[in-house]
Amino acid sequence: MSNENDMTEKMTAALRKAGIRVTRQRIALLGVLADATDHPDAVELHGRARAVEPSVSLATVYRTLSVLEEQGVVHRHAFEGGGARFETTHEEHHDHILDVDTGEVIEFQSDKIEQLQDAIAQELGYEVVHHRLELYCRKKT
Amino acid sequence: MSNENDMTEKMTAALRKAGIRVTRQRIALLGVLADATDHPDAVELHGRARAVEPSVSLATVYRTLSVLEEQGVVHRHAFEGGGARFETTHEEHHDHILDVDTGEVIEFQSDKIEQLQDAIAQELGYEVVHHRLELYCRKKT
DNA sequence: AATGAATATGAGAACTATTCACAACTGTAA
DNA sequence: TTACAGTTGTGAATAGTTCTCATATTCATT
Repeated sequence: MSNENDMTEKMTAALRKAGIRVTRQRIALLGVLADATDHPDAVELHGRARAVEPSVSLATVYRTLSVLEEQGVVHRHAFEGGGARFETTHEEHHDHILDVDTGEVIEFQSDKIEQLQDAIAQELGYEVVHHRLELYCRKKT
Repeated sequence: MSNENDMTEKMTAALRKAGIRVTRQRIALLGVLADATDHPDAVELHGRARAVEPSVSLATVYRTLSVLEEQGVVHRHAFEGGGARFETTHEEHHDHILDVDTGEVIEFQSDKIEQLQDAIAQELGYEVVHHRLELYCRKKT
């Protein structure tokens, strides 16, 4: 809980620093994001935020998520099927495994893969700005 | 040219075998797909197909692309920004580098990365059904 | 605490990419 | 050549997201 509060404060600070106003609606969304351990979409976040502060519209959820993304506080994912899903920028970079049967999202991290990606780009005269790696998987029987 | 014809014939055969009718519209689209060396979207393919056979609607382009995808003849990509983009299933599997400045798409292939992906999934009790790896890059100066 | 100006808001319209519904048409096997 | 199941174009419908705009709110300054 103090964890979530810290997170919220961090995000609030980020907003203020960027000269972006900290409104009731945004506070609600920040709290909801800080509490989330999954990868909810905008509608889901809207629902959760409204439970805290009823005067949050979906438009504001989208607008604020875009702002938070620009500030680097939130990541937007475009997994297959359905709309964008969000998570706070916590700890290190990671990629995702998606269980094609359950829809569950598992995070993983591989330095080796990252290095290989850089090497491949390098070889072709490019440098990686960002990447997307998603493994659509099925549980082994 | 005989290459494209072969490709078209191959695709036509695949359709016929699957009990799917080979119509004027589909022939046009298959030709356009076989000729494409880039990764066009549905609207672009519609434009190119209409140049060959004016009676092709966008709906049919989408419908046929879905059919071709099911038959494994075409791959659908969902790169960042904009809609789906397509390419014929040529030779081996590959992933993509996207030039963030020019929008250019470069294909690459890395067995090592594939193996690492499998290993990671394996370790977590999963097996990879399919994956998505996109490197958003900038040309080195 | 009050002020004011810039910024944010909710509601719903608009937009983009894609799929659907349906009546008319057409490939294909016999 | 026929018959019928699959396919078509059109336009409406859908999903996800962004935009418009009149009103409301934040917050630095007083």
